[in-house]
Amino acid sequence: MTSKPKPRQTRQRAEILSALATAGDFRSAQQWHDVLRHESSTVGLATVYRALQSLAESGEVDAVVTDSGETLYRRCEAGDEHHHHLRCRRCGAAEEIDVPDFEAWATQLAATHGYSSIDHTVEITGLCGECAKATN
Amino acid sequence: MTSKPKPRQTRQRAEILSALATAGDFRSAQQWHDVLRHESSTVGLATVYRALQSLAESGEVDAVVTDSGETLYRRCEAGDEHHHHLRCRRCGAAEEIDVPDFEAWATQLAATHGYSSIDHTVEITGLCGECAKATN
DNA sequence: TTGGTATTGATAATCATTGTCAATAAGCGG
DNA sequence: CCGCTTATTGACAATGATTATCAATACCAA
Repeated sequence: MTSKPKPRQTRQRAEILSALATAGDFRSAQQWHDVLRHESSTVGLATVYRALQSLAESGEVDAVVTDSGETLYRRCEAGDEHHHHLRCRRCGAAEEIDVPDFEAWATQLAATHGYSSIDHTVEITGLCGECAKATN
Repeated sequence: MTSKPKPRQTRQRAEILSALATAGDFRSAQQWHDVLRHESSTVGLATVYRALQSLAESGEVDAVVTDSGETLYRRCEAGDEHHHHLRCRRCGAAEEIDVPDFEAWATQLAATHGYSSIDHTVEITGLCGECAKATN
């Protein structure tokens, strides 16, 4: 295996993890950086990007890419179990959802097409109750 | 309805549509622009971006956003029926697939969470036969 | 404590995409 | 067929998110 060494435990990483733990919604790296700054942290923007990126790789946080290409991060609630999201495209609220049998189905389907090493993305977006009203 | 006026029929749009019709795989706006240039077309890059964007909005072409935030376009094979893709993350090959009952399921699930105006993204990626070998 | 090495952070660099705006061309009315 | 109004075009600047640079700094194993 070519697993990465091991991240060092630094003040900034701790602060970032802490911020992630406090708010449970999806936010961009820049937004998390703002949050930290408001909490009088001095973490650099680049560091936030790097930390979120590495946390996402190791599966410690969820990452989704919006239609406009922005990457949003949020703490991962379900242990290390794979899951998906139902997200409000207006306010950003998100709920983790369960997609029964999707994994198995996807793997099998892919196999019939000769594909392997399957990965997938299932994102469901809509308007939450609040925003549906506001949009009227 | 606030439907857009109606796109004018221009030489550049025709050329772009033509290129789309020739190759059936997913390519970025820049790549399509290159294709056109090689065919001695003089279309501008911005024009390609605009055309693909508008075609995607009207559902005449498929658009997917990669993990790195790039938007890829390709001609839409299935009439105006909604569909999904199985894509090779290495060579970009893609096949349209069918996700039985997913639509209905998604809509219902969303409703139970108070969400409306549901939209969704289902992308399955893997390694196609060719690339699986090459990666060994 | 100390040295080797990750990590940090300010800033410059990338890169896809969008905005600008004068020049051009669709397509309608006559 | 002929203007005319207005969408479209294209060269280029501008944006905005993300990544690279690189010297200074902080982990942490010995």
